[in-house]
Amino acid sequence: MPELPEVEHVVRALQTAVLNQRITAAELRLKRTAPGISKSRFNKRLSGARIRTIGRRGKHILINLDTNETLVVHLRMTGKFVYLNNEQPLLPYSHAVFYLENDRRLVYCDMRQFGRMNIIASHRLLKSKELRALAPEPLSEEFSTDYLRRTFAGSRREVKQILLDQTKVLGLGNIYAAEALFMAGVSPFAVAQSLSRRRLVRLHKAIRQVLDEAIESGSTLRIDLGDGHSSYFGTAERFWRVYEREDEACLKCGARIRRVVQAGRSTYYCPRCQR
DNA sequence: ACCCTCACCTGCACGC
DNA sequence: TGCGTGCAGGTGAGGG
Repeated sequence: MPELPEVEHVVRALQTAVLNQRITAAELRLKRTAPGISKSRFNKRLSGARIRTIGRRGKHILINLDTNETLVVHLRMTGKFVYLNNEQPLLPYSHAVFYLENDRRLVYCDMRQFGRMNIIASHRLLKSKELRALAPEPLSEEFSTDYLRRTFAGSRREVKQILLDQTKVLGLGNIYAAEALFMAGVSPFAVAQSLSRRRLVRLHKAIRQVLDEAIESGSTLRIDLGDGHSSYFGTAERFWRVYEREDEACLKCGARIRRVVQAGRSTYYCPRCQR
């Protein structure tokens, strides 16, 4: 499920749950989940490590350990963490289990098996293949209107495409790209380098607003920990302004919302107010 | 360097 | 009921 805001929720939930816990043992059950490392080496490098800090870069979760290594997790489409007590059975698709010193388990589940983990020396994180090419954090100063202008300059790609490119604009996925374009009144098919200054400024603002709002609304998310019931992290109920509203009336102008396939993925937009 | 297409998986909703 | 199709919030390899 995750785009940047959902990953941010997962990070916060993990911080609440497992910060400063020691991993007494790790059990990688599906090799594909951590393709760069053998199961036994994965387990060995994590067992005994204490979780010092938990952060995020784009959609990557960074679990920093006192071994000076970082467990980097990308949830892709269906990855989830579940926090279980010692009586609760594993759910299906549990591909990695982290046994903690508090007798609970942090379990990584992933139905479609797309999610990936890697263990990287913390001081080499920024140079790692996972993180080195990523665009600046969209909620940081560095992601300015001027950055967006420079990034779009010379690109003949359609703006929806460039919004999904994590090396150009970080954190958006198919939903929030559609929402940001709708909010800014920009057509998903507009050519990036041809956007007017005004549209660029509106789009920049919309990207921030869409991400901010999604993170904010998640702060009302209830996450139960320690009441004996399993907790799923990051499954917020959402209400989109344009995404998945094909054939409905546009909330701004009443025109019929369209869905087209763009680069193999659904794009929802209002043909009247997004030009 | 850029940009496009497809592959990677499983499940679910839909139509016949 | 059963089967085929298309679709799902993400990349990354490989090719032009």
